[in-house]
Amino acid sequence: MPELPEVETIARGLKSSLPGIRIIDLTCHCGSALAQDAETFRSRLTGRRFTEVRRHGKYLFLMLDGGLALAVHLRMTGQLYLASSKQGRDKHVHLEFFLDNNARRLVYRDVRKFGGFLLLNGTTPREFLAAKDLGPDALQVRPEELLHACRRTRRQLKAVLLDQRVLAGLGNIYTDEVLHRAGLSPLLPAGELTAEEAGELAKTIRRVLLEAIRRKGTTLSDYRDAEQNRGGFQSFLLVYGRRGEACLRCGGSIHKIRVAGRGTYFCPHCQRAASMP
DNA sequence: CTGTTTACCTGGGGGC
DNA sequence: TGCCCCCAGGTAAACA
Repeated sequence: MPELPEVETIARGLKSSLPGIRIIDLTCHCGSALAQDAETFRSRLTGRRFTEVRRHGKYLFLMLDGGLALAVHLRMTGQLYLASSKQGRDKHVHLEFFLDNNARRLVYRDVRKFGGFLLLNGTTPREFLAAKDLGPDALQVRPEELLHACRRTRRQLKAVLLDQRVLAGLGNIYTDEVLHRAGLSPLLPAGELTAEEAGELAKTIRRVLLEAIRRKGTTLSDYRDAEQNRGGFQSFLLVYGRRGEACLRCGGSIHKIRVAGRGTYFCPHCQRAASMP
């Protein structure tokens, strides 16, 4: 799942323990988690010291001395966490960084193997993000940017919010939660959004993401933070996963449909789908 | 160029 | 218990 709140929670956990720590060695158990070959990784990273941890959207950047950085994306089931030296590894652990505090190691685990690491050598995170055409972080997006992106397309509103070039960080779960709280249907043609609605939408995005960060993210199954703890926001989901249940706002029934190729939960009664009356 | 579908990979759950 | 099918939080390549 990891969307912005989960990645931010991991980033905060790593920020509190990684900076200043040196990589003594690393082991790769699965080539597909690395954009470069394992030997390049090992030779470039061994002996380096972590300096800083950053996040933009769903990307993590582990900054190292010597002008190096690791761009990490967890995709669907990636986990990045600190493990004690005693803790064993299962078959889904693909990468282990052995650290010079010799009590812990940094572990990358990923059941579906969609995620992974890219070594940035001389490229800054900012340049990397620009090359990917990533939009502003969802916590920083301005109402005018949101309105402009909506006005220039014929897509449905949910497709726009999921588009990482428009804003970076929203995934399937938080998009449904945001749209419900904003009273807007995922099916609404994005071009019909009013300036006022775009303003409210930007505020709702920020409010939902900050609350989810406060709860340390949403754990439906795989997600764990940097200390391997579950999140708590799953108890506060209003629509996601609630097909057939009563809408907590109007008492209507939560529907599940497919929008932009994704399972989508919403309340047709209190989420506006058509032009304003 | 825009927008939609598919592929990537593994596991879990439901139906039989 | 087992087999088959469908579904899953993300992205980007392939396609129309």
